[in-house]
Amino acid sequence: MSEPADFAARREDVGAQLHRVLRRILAAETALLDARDVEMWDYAVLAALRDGPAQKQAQLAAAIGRDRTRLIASLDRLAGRGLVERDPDPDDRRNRIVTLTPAGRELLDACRGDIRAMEAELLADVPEADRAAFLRALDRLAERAST
Amino acid sequence: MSEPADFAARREDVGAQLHRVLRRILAAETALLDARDVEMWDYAVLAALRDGPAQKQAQLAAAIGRDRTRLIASLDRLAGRGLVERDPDPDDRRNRIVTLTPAGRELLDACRGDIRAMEAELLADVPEADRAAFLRALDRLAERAST
DNA sequence: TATTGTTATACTCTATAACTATA
DNA sequence: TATAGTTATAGAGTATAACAATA
Repeated sequence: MSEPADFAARREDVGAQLHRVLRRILAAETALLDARDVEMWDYAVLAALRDGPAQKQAQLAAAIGRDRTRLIASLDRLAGRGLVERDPDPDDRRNRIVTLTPAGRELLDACRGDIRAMEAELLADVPEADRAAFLRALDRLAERAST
Repeated sequence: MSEPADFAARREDVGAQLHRVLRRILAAETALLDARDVEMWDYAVLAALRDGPAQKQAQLAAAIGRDRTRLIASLDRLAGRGLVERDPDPDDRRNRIVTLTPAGRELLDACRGDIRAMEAELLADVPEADRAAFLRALDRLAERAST
């Protein structure tokens, strides 16, 4: 059971715990990405483009929870390495459509593989009986947090 | 089941999801603390002192995962409001023992109540069958992340 | 010399607001 | 005028190194 009374009696805040866990994950992730010469936010951009091009940069920025002005440095780096392309939208030339290149997808998949392996190792600490429930709960919380 | 294969097929990285969830929690938490004129890190300091005084400031800083130099602004603020006390350790006068005052404990409990209520509301989105497992898993991950 | 608390400096990151080009 | 992308400026947050007191 997880009634309000039980929850209130927990030693630590959920926020504090999440903060600690996330910090560890980010540290491990940064190291992995560093080995492939990819910055954290650049990886986030690549990952956001995985399911298809972004019609606007502002849209892309919103998708990863960033300001559109801070997205630009990432796009400059990525475009400079041929990992993404920025093409003007013929229908409205103010917009630039951002697309993943084959090289970009290749690098993304490599990074993602590294990161998934690291996360799987981390989750191995969680008793197997709770693992699926944890991931389901996280899906729900993350979905709710994006709106 | 949550086998490696299933996990690798997840749409989003766990890190990205945690990042999104934590951002939402921190935003809500900041608003609650703001209403009581308490800064986030100051709250972390109060919470860390809940189970007893800290023998050294450096120790306290490590407990909340902060640099000892950045702890000082918090302690200055808190001591200025009479929420904590910094007393020189008689055995080693280099050290300063940090203690929660009654007023500090009162404010801490009030803030904590606000935050727990907010977190409980957030967790209400998670199907009840998964809630306890999620919290158990989080306990485990957080414990592992602190070492 | 080493350690604790503290202060000072430089650096990074972030937020805000301007600028351009299109519409 | 309004919007998308971009650039520039100022502010907050962070890391690093120095400093004084004590051991």
